[in-house]
Amino acid sequence: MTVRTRFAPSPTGFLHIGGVRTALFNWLFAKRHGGAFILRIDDTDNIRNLETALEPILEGLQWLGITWDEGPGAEGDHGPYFQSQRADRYAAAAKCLLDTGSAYRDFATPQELDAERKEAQAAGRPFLYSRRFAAFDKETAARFETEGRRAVVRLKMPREGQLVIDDKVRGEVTFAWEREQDHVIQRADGSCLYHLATVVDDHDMEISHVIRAEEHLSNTPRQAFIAESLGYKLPTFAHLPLVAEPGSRTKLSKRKLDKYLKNRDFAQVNEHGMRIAQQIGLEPESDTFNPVIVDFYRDVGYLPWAIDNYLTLLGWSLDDHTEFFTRSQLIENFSLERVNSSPASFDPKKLWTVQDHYMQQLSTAEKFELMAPFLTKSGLISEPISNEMKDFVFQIIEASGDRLKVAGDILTYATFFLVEKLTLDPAAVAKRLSKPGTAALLQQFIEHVAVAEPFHAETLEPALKSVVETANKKVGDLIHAVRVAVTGTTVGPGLYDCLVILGREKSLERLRNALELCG
RNA sequence: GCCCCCAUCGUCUAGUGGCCUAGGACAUCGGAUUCUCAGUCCGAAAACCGGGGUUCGACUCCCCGUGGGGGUACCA
Repeated sequence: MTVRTRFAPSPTGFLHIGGVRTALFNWLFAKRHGGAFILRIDDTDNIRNLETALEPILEGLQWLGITWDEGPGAEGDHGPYFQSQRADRYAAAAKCLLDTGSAYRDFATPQELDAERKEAQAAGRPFLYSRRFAAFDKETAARFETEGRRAVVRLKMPREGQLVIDDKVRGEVTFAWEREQDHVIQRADGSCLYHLATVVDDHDMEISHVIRAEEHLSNTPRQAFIAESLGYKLPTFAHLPLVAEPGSRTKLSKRKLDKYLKNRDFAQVNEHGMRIAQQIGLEPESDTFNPVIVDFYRDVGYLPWAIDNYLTLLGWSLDDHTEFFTRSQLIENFSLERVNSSPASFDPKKLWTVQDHYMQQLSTAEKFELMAPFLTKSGLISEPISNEMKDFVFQIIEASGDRLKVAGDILTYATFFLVEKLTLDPAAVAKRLSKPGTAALLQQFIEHVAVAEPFHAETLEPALKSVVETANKKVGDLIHAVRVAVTGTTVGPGLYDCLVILGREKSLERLRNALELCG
């Protein structure tokens, strides 16, 4: 049997991190078995602007390398891949269910249903619809209609026996039919509901394995009932553990950002991203730009594979020590058997470490490719990028080393090299330049800088040390002052690297300017 | 309320009855290195939810409890 899996997002305008994990596992499983991964769009809801809502999801998946064999832009033999274009299929299925007695037209009003539900609850027994307003024949239907009632189509669920599902993650799961509701599959206006649509689509698209989040486990019986009533063969099910909030077991949601921001690690990653976004002129709004949404990572300059690799570890493991995988290693080793069954909370700090790991493996040239767009977007350099500028940025990247965690970090370390007029951080000035005697030290160092030959770390370091020694001061007294003078801040690459990259003229100019700020 | 699922360090996890004095990673805290930051190295602290069984022997199997989560819509 050919393996066919699917991911069926609804176009909400965001690609959620939990959704990506589901998509990834489906993709991995399909690739592992030489099968196909299908992307289907769950747009049964009224979507105001499908294109706008869909684009971030498609782009996000592509960016992550989760490519689909069939779906939007990759027409296969099982289309259309938009649920909104498949309404006739669902209607036909509903009719079939009606014709075979697996469903019935129901004329109860929502209020009547609600009353029954409440009554059952008050009596402490499980709710089961009385089918009081069910119309199993034309006469009854006509009578209800003359009363002005409108009908929905409900499933006529079995009321005895049980269903056993062989879930690939959880093993056997048993449900009693008498606890299942007569769910609505078609609204009074004729439109069909999710559960019907999913079952029909999975069948039409020949989905062999339904791999989805645990939140759908309880929905499985009604879907199984629909499938069996329609004469479909049941797909294999695998219910993945939920991706939970940082430090909790509750399902991760993009609606509860305020809460997550109270988590220190989450807040830190968020703030870091916000800073970069602002520097490249994005005006991030926290409900669309935050660590729960994939765009956040892309815009800030994370590596897609770092996200994939991290997300894979959320609910799956190879063994007791392997954490980093290449794409092909992962595909080779992935299996549903090793998927965990308990919820996994999303840890942005661990993602950060995975990102760091992959970033440090890149060559300077590769880093440049990723980082140059940030420099141009922020206006620090202009296009086309000259060869001189490219060399210059190469030097900055090398000097910055593993301080660059994400591509956007280049802005933190390159800015002071690239601006004409340096802005000094007042706090840094207060801390490092205000100390009495600093001006004198700087002045002496300036004299060395002016003549150091060649203008290298090997000449600058002894020069600085000799100034300090002569004045009977500590290295730190001068080195920190020089750093603030030439970079405007207290953090950055090695100081001698900074001076050399900046060049003699600029260094001297900045050192002289700083003299005036000394206490 | 009812149904279903889950339960190992704060977090992700390894563990499929003896290899467990419970292993790894992130985070945390020390210490070393360095001009800052980042890093690196070394070290520390940190867990089997509780109670009953089964067994010569339970983190591992069974039952009950407790806790957490999901579902229960003319949402997906």
